[in-house]
Amino acid sequence: MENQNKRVEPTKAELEILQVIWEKGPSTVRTVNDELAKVKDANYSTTLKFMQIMADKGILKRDESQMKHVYRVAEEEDKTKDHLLDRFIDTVFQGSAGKMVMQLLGNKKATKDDLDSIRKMLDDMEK
Amino acid sequence: MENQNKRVEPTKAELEILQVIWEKGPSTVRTVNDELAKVKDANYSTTLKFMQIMADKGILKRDESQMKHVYRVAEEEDKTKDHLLDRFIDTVFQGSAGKMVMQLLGNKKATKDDLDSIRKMLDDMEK
DNA sequence: TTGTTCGTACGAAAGAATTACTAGCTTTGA
DNA sequence: TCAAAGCTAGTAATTCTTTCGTACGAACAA
Repeated sequence: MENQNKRVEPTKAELEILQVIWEKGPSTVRTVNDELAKVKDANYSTTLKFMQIMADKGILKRDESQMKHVYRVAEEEDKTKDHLLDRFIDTVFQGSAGKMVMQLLGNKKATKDDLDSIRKMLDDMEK
Repeated sequence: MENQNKRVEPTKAELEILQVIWEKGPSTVRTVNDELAKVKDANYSTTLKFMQIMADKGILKRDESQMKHVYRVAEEEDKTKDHLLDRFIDTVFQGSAGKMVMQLLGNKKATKDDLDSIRKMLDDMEK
């Protein structure tokens, strides 16, 4: 049953699944579960349940034409990440992206490569 | 009763409270609740409960010498934010701070001021 | 064809997080 | 001094999240 009248907000566990689908593209439960199993203790039934819930929430859409249902994201990866980033910046950095980056740069969290690409990105934007 | 043997990981509601204490410094429940009330529907009893839980978790410490207990953070603001940032980057951007900033810059989320201060920060770091 | 494997659906329960009521003690002001 | 107001603690209901067992149909191989 569709239940698309509430917030999107994927939970922690749902995010793990999204990660896989973002990387692999539309996938079956089996694929996602195998992938998760590489990283943590994953139970097929649990993964299935989550994906069903996510489909119900509208986070995922699924193709049921085959026996092995194929799930894909309902919203573009970038858009979802924007949302998440937004929320995060709101909750932790009072809505200031600048503050967040400060924090990031201020504490050796970013690698040299990160810094370089950030600078390049900034340069590109100036044009 | 202290219960400092688990994860820290403040929840969403706890984070709202942390925000207030970060900004105002050590505070009573009353202060925090009043502050929250400016932004959302806040119930004193609920706020109290959360702060008690946070003290129990070890996220906050409290001075009980007065009737109006004063709560303060148990860990430096920066350190906590580093943690949160870390987790967030892990969950959403596969651990790459660079990717996150890309996303940020790529989507008009950052203001002109943000960009300027980021660049300045980068410049400072080069030295 | 028939048993094994693989897939979905359903259901339930354990765990967290959120919310709020109430009791009972302390402070304060009339 | 006594009632009103403020504060903490304890309890509990509720909702959200996570986890997994079981049933049952479909595919497949011997």
